[in-house]
Amino acid sequence: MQDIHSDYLRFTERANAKPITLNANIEMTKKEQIKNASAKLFRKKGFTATSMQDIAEVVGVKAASLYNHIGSKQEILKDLLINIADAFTKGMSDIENSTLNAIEKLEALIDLHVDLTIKYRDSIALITGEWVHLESPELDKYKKQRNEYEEQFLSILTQCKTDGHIHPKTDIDIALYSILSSLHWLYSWHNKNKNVSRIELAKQLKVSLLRGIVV
Amino acid sequence: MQDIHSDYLRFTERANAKPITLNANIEMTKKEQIKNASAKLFRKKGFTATSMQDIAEVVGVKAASLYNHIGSKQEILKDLLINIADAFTKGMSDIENSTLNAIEKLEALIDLHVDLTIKYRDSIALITGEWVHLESPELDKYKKQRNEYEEQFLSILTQCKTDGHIHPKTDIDIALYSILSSLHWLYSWHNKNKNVSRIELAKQLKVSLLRGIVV
DNA sequence: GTATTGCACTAATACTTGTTAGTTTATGTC
DNA sequence: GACATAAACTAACAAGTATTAGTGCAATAC
Repeated sequence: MQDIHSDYLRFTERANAKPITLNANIEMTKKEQIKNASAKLFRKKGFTATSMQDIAEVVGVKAASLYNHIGSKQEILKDLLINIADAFTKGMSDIENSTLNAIEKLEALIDLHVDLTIKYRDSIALITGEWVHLESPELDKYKKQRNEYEEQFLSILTQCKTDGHIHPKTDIDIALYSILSSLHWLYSWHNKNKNVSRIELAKQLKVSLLRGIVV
Repeated sequence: MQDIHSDYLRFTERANAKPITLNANIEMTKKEQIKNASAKLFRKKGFTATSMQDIAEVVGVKAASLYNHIGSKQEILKDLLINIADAFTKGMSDIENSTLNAIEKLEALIDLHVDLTIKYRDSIALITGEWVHLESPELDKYKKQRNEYEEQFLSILTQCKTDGHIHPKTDIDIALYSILSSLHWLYSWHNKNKNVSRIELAKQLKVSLLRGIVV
């Protein structure tokens, strides 16, 4: 379990031009390589347990050389987390401003989580635990953003209830966190056994999380 | 969010007799105090980011003095994790050996998670992330125990399906991890806003996770 | 061809880490 | 009161931490 480390970013060539071309489709600057490697390591060992040497080793460079590309270890974490936090905020905003009805918005949120989980394979893992290692102004910003996201999620859930699409006896708060937990943890199991397609995964989750599995 | 640290184990008296009596009901040996403080800190900052000094400070002692009671930092983590892993294994075994039908077993599992989450407030948080810092023989033992637990959970789910209580189109694996994610993350939100009773919480979860919230 | 830049290197920094050794202090037992 | 024991303390350890400074090389720009 969780012993995933495809090392598509491990190579030894000297970085001459700024963007290295691995093949026609994959271009990565050293900074991107560092962030990628860090995400993978932070996910596997945690932020604190990951040393700059660990990161450097994966990138194929000495630890001190990393500082030619990044400001600090903390900055890497910050960049990674802000990136996905913004992706979620943007996705939520698009859904809110759409013309979908409340239930459709709920389903769109599930799609959003599935898409971002696949897109940000590694760094998305950080939102479940490693964000606590953010330092001051960013930590507060992150927490604020996260709270807003949850409130907007709750608001859509509430709308569903007032529309009569959710059973009146349902505790909306419990439902919210129950759903969010599943969605946050998606990354840890979404390709564990078999490989389900993005579409099928989202479809199944809509059933499990919304319609219920018991007949 | 998650800024929970009621410090009911912070005090300054000298430990004279082995079990310190705080009041009529709460007795704790120094070792238990250390494990309690550690669980709280590991939960808040993570295993690696928590120093022996941090723990010592909460217990009210110098870091070196901790070693009069425990063998190592790693041993603390090991003790905490084995403790809850065993509790889950025991609970699962009781349920499997019961005469309940498959759906009732599923509901009993939800009760189990709710009960253990409340009972082991802090150390239960470790099962979502900090277990990766276990070292060799225990790490393998822990992973094995966890896998077995998930397989048994899956087996009950499968029984529900063959009994015709779960819609045939439902992907059992996705349902399993979706449910397990919610249950594992319970600790992080179960008393976030309002204080719901154990009974009501379990009841609501059974609806959210099994029957579905959307009508 | 010279200047400039990008980037990796070595070496050193100032700390912090978990843990051990050795000593002192206080209590409970006979 | 003497003794054993439990458990605190101080001091020191070896190793590892993120980060900075300074150096050298190789490609690019002019």
